[in-house]
Amino acid sequence: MTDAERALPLRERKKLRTRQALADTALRLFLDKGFHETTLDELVDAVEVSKRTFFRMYPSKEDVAMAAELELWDAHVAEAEARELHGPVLDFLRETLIAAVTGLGADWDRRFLATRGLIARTPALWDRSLLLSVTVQSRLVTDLEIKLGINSREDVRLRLLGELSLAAWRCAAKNWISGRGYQGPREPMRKLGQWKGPGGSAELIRRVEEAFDAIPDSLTLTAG
Amino acid sequence: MTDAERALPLRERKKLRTRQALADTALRLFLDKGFHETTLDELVDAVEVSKRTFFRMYPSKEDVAMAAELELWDAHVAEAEARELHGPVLDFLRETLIAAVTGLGADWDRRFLATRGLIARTPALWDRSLLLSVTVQSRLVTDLEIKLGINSREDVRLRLLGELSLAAWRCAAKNWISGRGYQGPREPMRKLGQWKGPGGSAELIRRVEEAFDAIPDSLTLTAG
DNA sequence: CCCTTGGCGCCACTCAGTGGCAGATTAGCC
DNA sequence: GGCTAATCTGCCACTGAGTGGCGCCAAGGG
Repeated sequence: MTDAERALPLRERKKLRTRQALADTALRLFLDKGFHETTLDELVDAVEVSKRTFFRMYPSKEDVAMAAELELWDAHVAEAEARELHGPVLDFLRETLIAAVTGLGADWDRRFLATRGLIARTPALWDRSLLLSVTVQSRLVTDLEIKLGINSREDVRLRLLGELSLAAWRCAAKNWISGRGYQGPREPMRKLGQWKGPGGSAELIRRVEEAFDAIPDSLTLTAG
Repeated sequence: MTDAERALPLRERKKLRTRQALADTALRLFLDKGFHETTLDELVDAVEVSKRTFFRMYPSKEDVAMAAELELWDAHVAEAEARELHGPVLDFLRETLIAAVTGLGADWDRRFLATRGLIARTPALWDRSLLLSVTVQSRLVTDLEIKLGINSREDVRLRLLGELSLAAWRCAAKNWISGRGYQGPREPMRKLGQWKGPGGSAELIRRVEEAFDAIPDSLTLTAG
């Protein structure tokens, strides 16, 4: 990151720094006071930029809270573009997702955990998070459709597969958070300590594997 | 409907009528001028109620545009509660969904088609529609989990199944609309004529069956 | 050193959505 | 039918997110 930063022109570096500052401060404020209880004016005052600048960086108040999640999806897309596609497509999606999670640093999973906790207790953010993931996944599938020469009007299989892989991710993320018993921002740091380090994303990856493994059996699920 | 209406107290009947009037007028205005180009004040003026009353009927501007879609989900939930659960759960979800579509009248599929057309060219409505469907489906799955004694923390299969069935629905609805070549509100009535009657929802049901049928094969989809 | 270009701050504005209160309308009861 | 109490509605003022426009300042390039 520092290398990439140095290579960028001064103007871009400044932009990136305010972007970062906005995301960090937003997460801090939202965790501290709650999402709806924090106004954009407060955030913008704290970072000392104008509201106009904020909207040049992020399209909405919701999006700035989910910067960590956006990083994940960017990584996922990058991973999918880099890797070459052969074998079962579901495995491809699974592996590129795992690779994305693995590739992001230890600092990321701290921020991501905090973000997910905030999302879990803020319906408006949950909504936006869902929407973001669906949008990204749809883009991903569209790319794959082109590569495979599939037309979703005639063959919906890939579309379904994409949704399924996203569903697995959502189950995994949900169980990851609820398994941690994260309830709110006022949880003592003692518990936060447990989450830190590689354990956080290692556990997340375990949950993802678990969810993907459950896919074949889910189809045949039968009631009494 | 008329029977049920007559049974209701006067106050409730009036309430229902304004609800209906709001939904009808909203759809007409949105189709005519576009969603963002129509303000709530205009809608509220046209129906001759106050803005305050509007928000007592619908939680948001988006929701009033999707009254027909809400009817579908209500029917789906009712169908799932009425029917008893045995055999493959995926079939249960599939059959209750089909039954819901079938059960709603010919007037419904006219309104639903118009609604979907509007949604297709209005991102904000597409977002809300997705959110609505996910919410309903999540409620449905939670109920089923209780009936089956499944804990989604340990067993994510049902959760995955719910998402998969919803995905099939979304593919079906999408292809149904795009297959009709619906582009905007200015399409001549000649084309609208083709959609009318049982053919509209019959085609929709065909698309749904098609999508559900594609599920087993989607898992094994493999690239070159 | 100057000129161009791209951000940025500031201001005024729109519009969705909310809270509060006064007035009307209905339901239930005598 | 008349009275009271519970609802519902309309009106008004207000918050806060998001946008458009313009002047300005700082950065890149010669």
